[in-house]
Amino acid sequence: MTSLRKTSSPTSSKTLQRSPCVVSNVLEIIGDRWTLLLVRDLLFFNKHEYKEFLASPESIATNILADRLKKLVNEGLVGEITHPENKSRKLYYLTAKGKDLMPILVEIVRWGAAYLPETAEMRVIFERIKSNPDLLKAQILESLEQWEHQILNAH
Amino acid sequence: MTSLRKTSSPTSSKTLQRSPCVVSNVLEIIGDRWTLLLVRDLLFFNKHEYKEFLASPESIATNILADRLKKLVNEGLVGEITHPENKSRKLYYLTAKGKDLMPILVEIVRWGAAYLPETAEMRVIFERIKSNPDLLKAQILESLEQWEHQILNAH
DNA sequence: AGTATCTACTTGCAAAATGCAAGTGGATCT
DNA sequence: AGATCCACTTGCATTTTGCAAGTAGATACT
Repeated sequence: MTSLRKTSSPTSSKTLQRSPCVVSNVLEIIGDRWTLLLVRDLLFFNKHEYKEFLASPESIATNILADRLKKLVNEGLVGEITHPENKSRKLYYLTAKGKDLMPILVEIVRWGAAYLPETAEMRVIFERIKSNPDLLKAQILESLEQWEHQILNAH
Repeated sequence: MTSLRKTSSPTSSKTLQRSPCVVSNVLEIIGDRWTLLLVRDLLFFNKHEYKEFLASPESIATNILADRLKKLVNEGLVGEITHPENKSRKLYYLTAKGKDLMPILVEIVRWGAAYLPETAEMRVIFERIKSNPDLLKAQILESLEQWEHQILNAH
């Protein structure tokens, strides 16, 4: 869509309606492997820093990571602040809009659990989804809010 | 991932585990704009033919469409038969595995309804999701099964 | 104070995926 | 038999991705 080189416009979610269909418009924002993997990291794995995203097993390239973070921030799904203990670091976190992607992620995990060979890494989340998905969602939100309380409020 | 030119391997869902994470592996299959738009067409808009997919407002290119249909069939999300009334036409339909993507699609629509400017086209589905999502799901499955009964069983 | 290191990027370039326009080949219609 | 419809395929230009290397600012180390 937008070139990697071009600085994306600062005005947020200008989402020019390409299609009359919501699904299509949503996919313009998150219908890309890397974007959703970042949301996964923010949501399920408590990652908040550039280097943490880089360390994910899918090994995203640095330019793609920078690009996707910028887009996520521009779309208002993610916020950023400088690390309270180190000016050269940044912290990224999900906004309400970003957190609300959780149901989508949960359904993705559920589908994967049903149809894909099992993977150890996600086993815990599988089980929690199977036994009580609403509880899992609540607990994830709770842990995100705790982080926010510690970091954002102090900021 | 695989080149467009190369004929994708006939052995279905060989899904080589690139990542230990389910989300990542699911996204290898459906984490692409066009693929999910085809699922949308099959699920929400009762489309079953190549030309119908081409007619969607996002105007997919013919080579991409052919490629994605092939992948969907290889992954076992979609099945195909020749049109009962015309050998040169084909009918595509969702398998159980494909239909089970519905919760993901529904959550995408729900998120879009909450955060994106409203679009007339999807209004009806919005409302049905809001008032009774499980009923909607049941009704969609029912209508797909009716189609299957008409077409597939007769085949 | 000066140098190394860490951190979040940017840049250049090759390879892959996408989009577009124009075929192709088989089935059907007239 | 010729035209038309249909599901693709092909060639090529453009865009996006992936990789490796660089850069600039902040911190840590001596």
